[in-house]
Amino acid sequence: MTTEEKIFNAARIVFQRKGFSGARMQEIADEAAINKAMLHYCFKNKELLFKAIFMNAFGQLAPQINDIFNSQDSVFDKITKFTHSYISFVILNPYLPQFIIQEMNNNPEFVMSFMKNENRPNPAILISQIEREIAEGIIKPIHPKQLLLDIFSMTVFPFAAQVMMKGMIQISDSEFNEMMEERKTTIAEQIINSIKN
Amino acid sequence: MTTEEKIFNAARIVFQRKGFSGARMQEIADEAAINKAMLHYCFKNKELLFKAIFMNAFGQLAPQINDIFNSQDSVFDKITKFTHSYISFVILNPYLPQFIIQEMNNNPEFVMSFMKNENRPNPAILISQIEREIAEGIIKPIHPKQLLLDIFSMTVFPFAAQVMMKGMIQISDSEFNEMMEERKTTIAEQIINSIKN
DNA sequence: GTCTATAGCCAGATAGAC
DNA sequence: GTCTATCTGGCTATAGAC
Repeated sequence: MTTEEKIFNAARIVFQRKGFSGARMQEIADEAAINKAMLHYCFKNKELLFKAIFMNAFGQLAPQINDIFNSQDSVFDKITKFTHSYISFVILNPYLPQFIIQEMNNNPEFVMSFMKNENRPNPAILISQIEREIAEGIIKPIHPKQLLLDIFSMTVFPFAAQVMMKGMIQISDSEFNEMMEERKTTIAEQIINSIKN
Repeated sequence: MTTEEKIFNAARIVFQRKGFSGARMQEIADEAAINKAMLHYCFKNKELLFKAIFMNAFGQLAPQINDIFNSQDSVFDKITKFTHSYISFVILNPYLPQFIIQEMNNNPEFVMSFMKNENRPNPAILISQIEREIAEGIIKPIHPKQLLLDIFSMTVFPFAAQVMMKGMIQISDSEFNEMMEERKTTIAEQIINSIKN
């Protein structure tokens, strides 16, 4: 593993746990078992290091989502594929959702400044498709954007709020993971059942 | 409005937008149109000011939730009441959910250190009740904790991730509020339909 | 490329006048 | 109680040896 990779991995861990303003360059250096000066040698400054981490995180998620949203599948198939592949992915990167949500809340201009359009999940095609399938009588007359909110809520929230929810419903890390495995299939069934004609 | 109240309101705005580590005492002072030294005169230091804000935020939400969870209502009624009253409340305090989730993620020990047990939402009674109603055949055989996750996901997520979701599905603040008004009733119906026998 | 040492700045906190 | 001015510590960033 190169030094740059060691720094990158360490930075991901620290940024995802503490956020941009809570992260300390020293903590990242310690995590990478490397000197603090190397961070600046490799990534110039904190903002650029953060940018690299954030874009990498977002760049892993967005294309997956767009691939599913823009495929030739039916809406029902898209819902099934989305919940399954999203949960499979974030179960391996559990801090990713909260990290992205948090930084977009805390510093929208900063984050937007380096978010490219092609890297943004774009549900426009899926929304038209939902309207079409409603017109065709396949789907009940619901608001497409509410449906999108439902899908994201059910899949993303448990990860985004996992510390709070683990505390509230009293579950361990392994129980949490089991529950998420179960959700891979149940969420889609539930949502599809509630909208199919 | 007393000076202390002015500080408190300003601090709430800044902390909820930037989080503990992103917030600056100077920014809070500016927001309160007051001198920075007054913050320390009134609240001693940043941590104590934050603690006051966080406990107030949490203290407004938790009792409401517990009242509903521990009432004599049926599970279906509790779901209806919860979604309605939660959304009504956070629509007026839209940064609250993300604030609480974020700080619990970034600094669990710090937050836990001043969270009292009585102020924590406790779904234990509701969980037993769900199990009972499943045994009685009122509710389908589902996992009670999954049901709780569903309820919280559907109600809380749109607020917690509102900056991201507003950007993604392209809606304005007022459209967002309209959608949340709609969700007050639709979420409960949807969830109840998916679990009733 | 990797380190030590340090510069420079910024934010939290305080002293002290009024 | 409210302000101005200032101290102090910590954090980002750099200079410079090896």
